Amino acid sequence: MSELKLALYLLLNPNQHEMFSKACEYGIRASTYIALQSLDGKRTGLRDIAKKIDSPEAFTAKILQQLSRNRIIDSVKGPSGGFQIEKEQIDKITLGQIVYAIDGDNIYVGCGLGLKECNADKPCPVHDKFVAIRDGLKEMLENTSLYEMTAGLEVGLTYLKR
Amino acid sequence: MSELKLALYLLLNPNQHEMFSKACEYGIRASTYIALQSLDGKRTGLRDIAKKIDSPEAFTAKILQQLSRNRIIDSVKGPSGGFQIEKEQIDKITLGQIVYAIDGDNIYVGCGLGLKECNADKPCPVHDKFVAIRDGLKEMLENTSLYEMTAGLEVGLTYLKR
DNA sequence: TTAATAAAGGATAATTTTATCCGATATTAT
DNA sequence: ATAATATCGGATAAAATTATCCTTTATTAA
Repeated sequence: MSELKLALYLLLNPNQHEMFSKACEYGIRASTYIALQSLDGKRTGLRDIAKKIDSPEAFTAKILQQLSRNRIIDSVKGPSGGFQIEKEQIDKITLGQIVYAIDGDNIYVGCGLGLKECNADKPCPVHDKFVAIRDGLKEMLENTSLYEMTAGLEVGLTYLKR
Repeated sequence: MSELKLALYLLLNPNQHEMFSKACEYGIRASTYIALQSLDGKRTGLRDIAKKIDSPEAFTAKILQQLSRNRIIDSVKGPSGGFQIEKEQIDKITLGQIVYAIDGDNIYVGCGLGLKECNADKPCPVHDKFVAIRDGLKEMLENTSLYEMTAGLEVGLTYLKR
């Protein structure tokens, strides 16, 4: 990499750190779309899902496997196979369960400053403030069901992609 | 990688996605330590900083450069050189400025589900809920000064590492 | 003015995350 | 049974992040 390029790179490209990992984002969007289809009695396949949520197909497949192993979605092999969620489950599955299946419990558990042993006894300087933010996030994730996610979508599917 | 290892790996190691990037965590911890020393009238060097916050030295150097270029900390070369923050600045510099200098504005701006064009007009299914969480985080970061970060530390420095 | 010191900066490596490819496996329909 | 279909799983590749090494530059003190 040339000097100019690197300089510009460092100057213009800070870390792209987001709230959730890409895997998790795709997982949530995919689950939401699958839920929407399931509410309509339809099973849907990988290709369709990836197209509808605008995600890379093979990578999405891995994430769906993970969700399937965690019993968040059901998978059926063979012709007319695909992914689905039992209708009765759709309002019981929360964003929290999906995030946990993919990103683990870091978002709940870890210290905001990356300290390994940060707790109420030996807190980092922002421990309490982070706990407050985290609790808010946790509460939101645990109280948002897939059903709720689909609610606004039924008008048109534009909002799961782009 | 053998089958067993991979299987166990996938099973046991979900993504390690945290709220901030490592770079950002080190940046906050380093700034806090530099602020503490500066309050005491002391300039402090890379080696000491990395030791005190338990971070990789060379990587920390890069982050300190970034903070220096963003005028969050001052750097002085040569013998008895090192890093420092003007005393009058310590209660003016916020966590938000540090996070912005390192991770950019993604934590404020990006969509929780990774959609490029998500806004109040065309919201993703969790847009409003994420905005609420984000606003909380933003407010916290913008209202927490480096001075506040150092406050609890003066008893003993244990809390910026481990 | 020289030697020592410490940050700056360039190049590169290691690790993690993201992404793709392809053969194996299971299921359905003919 | 067989062919077609679609997920599963292993291997690998690409990209981003994290980390290290080493040379250069600036500054201080002797």
